[in-house]
Amino acid sequence: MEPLIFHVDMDAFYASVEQADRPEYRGAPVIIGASPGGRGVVSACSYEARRYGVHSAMPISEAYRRCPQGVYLPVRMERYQEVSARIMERFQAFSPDIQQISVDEAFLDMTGTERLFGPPEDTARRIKECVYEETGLVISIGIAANKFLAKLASDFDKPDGLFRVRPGEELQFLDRLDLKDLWGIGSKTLERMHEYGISSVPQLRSFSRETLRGLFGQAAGEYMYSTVRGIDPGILAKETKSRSLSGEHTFPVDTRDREAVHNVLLELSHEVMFRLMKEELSGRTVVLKLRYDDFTTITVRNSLRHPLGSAEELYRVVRELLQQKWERGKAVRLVGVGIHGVEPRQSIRQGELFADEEEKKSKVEQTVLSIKSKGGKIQKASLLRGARRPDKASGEAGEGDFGPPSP
DNA sequence: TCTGGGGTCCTAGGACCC
DNA sequence: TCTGGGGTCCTAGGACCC
Repeated sequence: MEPLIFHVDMDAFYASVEQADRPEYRGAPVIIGASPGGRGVVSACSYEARRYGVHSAMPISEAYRRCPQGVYLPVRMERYQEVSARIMERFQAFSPDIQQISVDEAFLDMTGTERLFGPPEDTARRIKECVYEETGLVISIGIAANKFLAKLASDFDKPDGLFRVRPGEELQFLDRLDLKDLWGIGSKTLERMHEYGISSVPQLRSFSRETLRGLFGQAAGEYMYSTVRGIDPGILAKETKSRSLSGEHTFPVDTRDREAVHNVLLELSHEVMFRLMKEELSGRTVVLKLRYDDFTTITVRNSLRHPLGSAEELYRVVRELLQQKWERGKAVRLVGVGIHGVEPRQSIRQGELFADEEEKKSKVEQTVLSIKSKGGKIQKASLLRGARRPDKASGEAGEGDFGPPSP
């Protein structure tokens, strides 16, 4: 049986949810992301905002310059997840095999549904109507024989798109795309391709597998060789299990204050460890990330003999790593704490898990976690004591929209 | 223009072992 | 003096995606 895959992609998802929730924002250039006075970027924006040249990942300051009359809103991830879950539930009426790949995207394996539902295009139209009725949101659907092509197809006709790559028309379709449209080819690779004089899909296709591997590396070369021939490289096929967890913080003003860095690291250590415990995971590789004022970014890591037992332990290791890298007088822009090599807790034999001390701390923290998740407020005494967080003084973004940026 | 935060996967070199 | 090959683990950095 011919495989039949739908890729469903919500258009300008965050902005559309805000516009659906707040009718007064409909038709307005809505820009979701950091506060316009701050150092963040645009997470998402409405099509109205795109007309001003605003796009996601753009520094928020630049967005404000281009579109000062825009409606600037903070990210409400929980709300988007809620809406997303409702949409995903609706998909279940159409396919038993749904693979959600992000908050606003999913693959539906529709293989063998034609006898039940009729032509794929009609089914796609019904899915679009169904989502619109449920949420008032507009989506795009791409149809093809594999995931890679279906994803490109949904992008091809956005917004409110419906596009099918018919069997036999794969290469024709690919040849209409720009190299930058191919999933997995980013700005750096594009730059290198131009250096080699490659500027179109057919040109890229003319290179042998060996040449591509030589030019771009084994994996990337192989990937390009496949995709450009309409063969799914399989990158989206496997369900990925979580392998790392991290948290990071950008200071509103670069800091040389080691105490301030320690305080953020303490907070991040707890945050990351809580998430790890909540998902009943553990890991043994601790990574500290530092970004300096000139944007150079370094990481240092330490793989422990045992899986991490507590946030205290994590913080201790992170501090040791900072000790290794700390340079007096060098201003720090961002710090991050990560845990890699993450595995389910049950797969770790309890007996050899922790030294007694760590086990005790772990239990205390588990208790704190359970209170926290019931809505209680507990803070580490050390956090309250050493409350030297100059950056937090200006206040975190709360509910509602941001005011105008301070001059 | 002045660049978030959360991830995944790949590469390359070194250490160590058989 | 010239010097293997494979495997695994670790580290640091980089590209890319949403």
